[in-house]
Amino acid sequence: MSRPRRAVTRVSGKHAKPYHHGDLKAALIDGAVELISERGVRRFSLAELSRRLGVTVAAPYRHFDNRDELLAAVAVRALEAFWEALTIEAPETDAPEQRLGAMAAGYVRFAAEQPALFGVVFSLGLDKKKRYPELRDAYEKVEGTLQACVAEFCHSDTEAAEALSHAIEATAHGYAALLTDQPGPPDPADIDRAAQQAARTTRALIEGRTALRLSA
Amino acid sequence: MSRPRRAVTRVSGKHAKPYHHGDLKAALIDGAVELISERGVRRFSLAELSRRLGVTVAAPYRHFDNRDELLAAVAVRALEAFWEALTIEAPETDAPEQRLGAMAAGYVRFAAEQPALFGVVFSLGLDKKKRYPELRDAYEKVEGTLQACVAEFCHSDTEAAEALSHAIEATAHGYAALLTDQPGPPDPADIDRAAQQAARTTRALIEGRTALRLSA
DNA sequence: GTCTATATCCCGATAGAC
DNA sequence: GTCTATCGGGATATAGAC
Repeated sequence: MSRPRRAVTRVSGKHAKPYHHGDLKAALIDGAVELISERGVRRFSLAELSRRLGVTVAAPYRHFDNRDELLAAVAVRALEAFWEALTIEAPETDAPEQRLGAMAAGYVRFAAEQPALFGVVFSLGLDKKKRYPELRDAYEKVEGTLQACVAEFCHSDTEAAEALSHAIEATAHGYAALLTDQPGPPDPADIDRAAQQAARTTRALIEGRTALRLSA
Repeated sequence: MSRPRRAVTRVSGKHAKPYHHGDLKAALIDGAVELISERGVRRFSLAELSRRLGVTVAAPYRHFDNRDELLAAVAVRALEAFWEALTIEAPETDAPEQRLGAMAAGYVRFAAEQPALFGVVFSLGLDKKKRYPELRDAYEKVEGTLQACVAEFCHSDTEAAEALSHAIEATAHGYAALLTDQPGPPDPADIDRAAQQAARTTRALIEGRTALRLSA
């Protein structure tokens, strides 16, 4: 199956000299997002991506040192979409408890609806986030949004705020990861249930937050 | 912890034509555990494993249909160790709240100390757990232990028990996954902190469990 | 039934030509 | 910047020795 496929994308009328791509770097990122969404991070390959874009397997290496560098670029884009998913359902007019619940739900929903992008972010390891400033910044923006919302609770006690923030993050991540570990497209009903549970669990965490203290 | 070790394989002095491996299937599982612990699931390869065991790349296929089938067998073993890690620090003499906290801590600790084995269990997808009965049983044993402990709380309300059980599982999983997503060996101090936080978060969840109700 | 030998195909990465 | 050519490695399938 799948022949060499030289279908070339460049239709430019001229003498069809398909040297040089318009903007291969951007095309690689776009194509990677698409391909990863189809196959998942694990079965994404540079070779297949190159084939689709009509360039040879060596071409991408002019723009990215290796496969992981490209994935890091995809992760940055994924984190931007992730941040939107977190905040889109949490209008600032709502109370902090409501917003935090909505963020947890958005967290789970994004993971379930875009499992491939979610996987790119969290299967690369945070080390890369330290290696690539853009990636680290994008991630810290997400955590910062959560922390800022939590801070509205614990004005004085920053230590408690941090613990609660991490607890909420871990909880949302747990629901999300357990959901996306399942292969195949998740049932929309399962997504809704998990998202709602994440929101409720977040509120339960807020209720019982005194138990988070070091003394416990 | 248990070194079954297949030793041998072919020390027989004779004319060194060691046809037949003593017990290749067992050796494959043992070797896979070891190799995965060294390299992680992602970079584990049947070829390398075969090389180490002194057999050709085709030999494993006599015992496992493919790479994933072998990984499933490894996952069963991993889940047994996982279950022990959960229960070892949660003696039945303790109160349920204490035990649940200890289980959450054990969950995180196992993930951090045996990231490769943890990864085998949770990077395969639960679908396999439905495909392979042994795997499903081993997983349900883990969840069952958690649920039984939660049930001591909510005698009457099984629905609330299920929600709380899932919430605790998700929380522990979240702390564990966020920790293991980091490449490299985690700092022991980080492990302790995460395990303690997981235990405290579990107790916070128990405290605020009324918010888990559907009405919320 | 168990393993060797072999062969195909795909992938990541690099060197050097244009 | 891209292509051609190529290397090393891994997954998998099959034929045949024992």
